[in-house]
Amino acid sequence: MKNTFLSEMNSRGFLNQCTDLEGLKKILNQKTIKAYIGFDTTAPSLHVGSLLQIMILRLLQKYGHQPIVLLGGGTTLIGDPSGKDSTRKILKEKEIKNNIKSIKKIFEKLLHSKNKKTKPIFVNNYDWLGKLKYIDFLRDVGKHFTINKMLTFDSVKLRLDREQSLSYTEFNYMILQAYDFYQLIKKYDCVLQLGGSDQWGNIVNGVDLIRRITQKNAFGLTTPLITLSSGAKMGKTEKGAVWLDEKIFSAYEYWQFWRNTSDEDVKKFLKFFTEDDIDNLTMQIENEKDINKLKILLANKATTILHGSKAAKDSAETAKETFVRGGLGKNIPEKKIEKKIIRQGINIIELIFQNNLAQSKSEVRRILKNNGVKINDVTVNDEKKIVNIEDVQENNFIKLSIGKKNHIKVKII
RNA sequence: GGAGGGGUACCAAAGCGGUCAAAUGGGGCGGGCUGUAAACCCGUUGACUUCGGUCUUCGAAAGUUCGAAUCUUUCCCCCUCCA
Repeated sequence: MKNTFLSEMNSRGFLNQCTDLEGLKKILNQKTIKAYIGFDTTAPSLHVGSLLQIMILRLLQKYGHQPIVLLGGGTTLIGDPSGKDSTRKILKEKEIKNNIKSIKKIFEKLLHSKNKKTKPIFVNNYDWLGKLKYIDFLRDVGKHFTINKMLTFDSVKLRLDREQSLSYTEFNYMILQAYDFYQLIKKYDCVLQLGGSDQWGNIVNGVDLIRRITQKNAFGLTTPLITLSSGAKMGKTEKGAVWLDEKIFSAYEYWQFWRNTSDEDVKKFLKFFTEDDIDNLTMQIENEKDINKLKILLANKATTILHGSKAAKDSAETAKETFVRGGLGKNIPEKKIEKKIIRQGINIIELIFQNNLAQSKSEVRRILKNNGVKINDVTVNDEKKIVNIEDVQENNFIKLSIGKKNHIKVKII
């Protein structure tokens, strides 16, 4: 059977629900289409939580379809009304603009733009949502929605069932998202919206709205929500979110994130986050007995996609050096310290705290007490330890370890 | 608008005059075991500290008291029922 966008979606485990799978298949067999996914713009970067969606955009490109990246500049403004500070809103618009700028850069890295036909189209829904007139909107769009139906959607139902309040603003979110889809089919003939399974309700609303207003057939497709075997949300590490922006989250850290995937998740992740031919990959997974090799494979491939093959190689080498040989690889995060300060000597607590390696000095003390700090691989548990010239290694650095996996090269300048 | 219930640390939830920086569980962090996994076990989990303590925190403010998360008053917010 010939591989198609949908067949590969299926074999990679991306398919969750579709509004009309047969209908979509038909269209995809006839022509290439445009499809969109919306992204949140609350932060200046995306994290791995969005990566699955991005992989799908890449897959669209692979099969000649054109992805539309919708940056929710408009919806983000109302998305989370819990922080309702009226003065903050103005600031926020600016912030969102900046966020959009830096998020775009990440997409430019991850999506191909050479081919005119598959090059991503970026849109900001603020462009149309910002112009909406309330009364007109209610008349033209609002009339297509019934409260009765809206109340049946999970996003609403769950909140109400749990007796958590749902503001009118939030309640409108799904209407706005439906309207987004309508705008995109009108402007770009975008007939497919993709999203995580939590978006199902919103997507269905869009499809319905389009049918009501234009009598056209649009499609919605959702991906499974990735949960870790531990049940936790994907994308968090001990240090917080796993960002896709190299400036906040280095390639080495990114590699480490994948390397630390738990056993149960590796196979799934390999299918999700690497792009080798799916049949080969499946075979490779089945034949490989050493699960750690699969983790390294995953780390290498995933890092290559985001940061390039050189960064992946370097990270792998650094990891090997650090964890297998117990040395210090070259991509180990580095902190600089002036020679002058080392000559005088600096207290271990200060050294760690000042370099933002802990939240507070109390935290440093705690870790020290629990034997979690090492200097040049020797455990230090004396709060009064002064780090000085004597700790400097021949290559002009000090190896500082906090916990088992957190190694830092303190470079003397 | 009326009646009732409630707001406690990252989350859930106990405490209801001193022994409360606040039980317990989850999460986080550190250690052990191991495979940079999971499970499990141990420790730890407000800040600052010259390790003696000091300072700030139980929705907000004011008060009662030698002493308040705990009692009183006012205010804000949330939930349920009625209108």
